[in-house]
Amino acid sequence: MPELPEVETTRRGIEPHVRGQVIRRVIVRERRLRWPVPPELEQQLSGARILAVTRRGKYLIFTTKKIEMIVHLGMSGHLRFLCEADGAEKHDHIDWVMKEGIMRLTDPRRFGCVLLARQALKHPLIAELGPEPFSAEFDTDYLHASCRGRRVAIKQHIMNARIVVGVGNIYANEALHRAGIHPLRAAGRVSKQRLGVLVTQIRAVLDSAITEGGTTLRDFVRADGNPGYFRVSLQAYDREGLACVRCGGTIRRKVLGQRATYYCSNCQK
DNA sequence: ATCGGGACCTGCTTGC
DNA sequence: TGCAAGCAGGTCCCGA
Repeated sequence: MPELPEVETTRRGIEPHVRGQVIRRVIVRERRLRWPVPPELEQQLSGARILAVTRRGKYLIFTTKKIEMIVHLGMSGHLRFLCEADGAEKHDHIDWVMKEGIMRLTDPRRFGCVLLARQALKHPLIAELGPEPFSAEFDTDYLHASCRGRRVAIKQHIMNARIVVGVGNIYANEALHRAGIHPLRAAGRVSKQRLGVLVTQIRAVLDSAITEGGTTLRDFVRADGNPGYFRVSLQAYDREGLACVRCGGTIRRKVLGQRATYYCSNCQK
């Protein structure tokens, strides 16, 4: 499932199909997502025109005149736009039926969510998020200040959405590897200069992943339903026991905060 | 205030 | 071959 590049790839795939379109009706087959799908979803969105599809962190926001819809894809969710109706399969939970086709949410694990809000950016899940990684606000000074005195591992720090949004497990591993920073190092014990490198590498790895259409792991499917063929070259993630491409050392795997953590014990300090 | 761990789910891979 | 355990891209919430 989606990290930020996959969510952005989804947004870009969906948006040209749905922007300006009127939702004729909404079909909810399964309301038990991470939070229950609001009972008023169908009524609130039927007849509404989608004015914009934007993204904040890993949340997609669909704006209509009266209300906004928030969609998070969780671990296993994806959104597709189908030009023709076909039979819904087991985990196809929601359809938004429009004149030119159907937008469909599929999510086997049901960790995703679909919510409504007057103003999505003021919704409690979104209002407290940290800056976007590509924003001017997320710079060396900001990251340095946020790390000050913190004993939490730097990897967990950059995966904390209150610090910066959009850095999931894969890209946290990759950015730290590229920056030569050990993932278990205390956030407060990384020099400002190296945090500057980390800012650069977080942006670089996310940017190249977006350019390449999202990382394809097991089941990422782009908005057009095709698998993302453009697997970004991962240098640390899922490479336990293999040689480090930077120094020839061996990539190790450890569990940190219940997440698989890959690093080179030789060149990541 | 910060943290670690559990919780929410299904499906695929691995190992006995 | 069959079955159970282990693992997966997220993140909220609770208790220490």
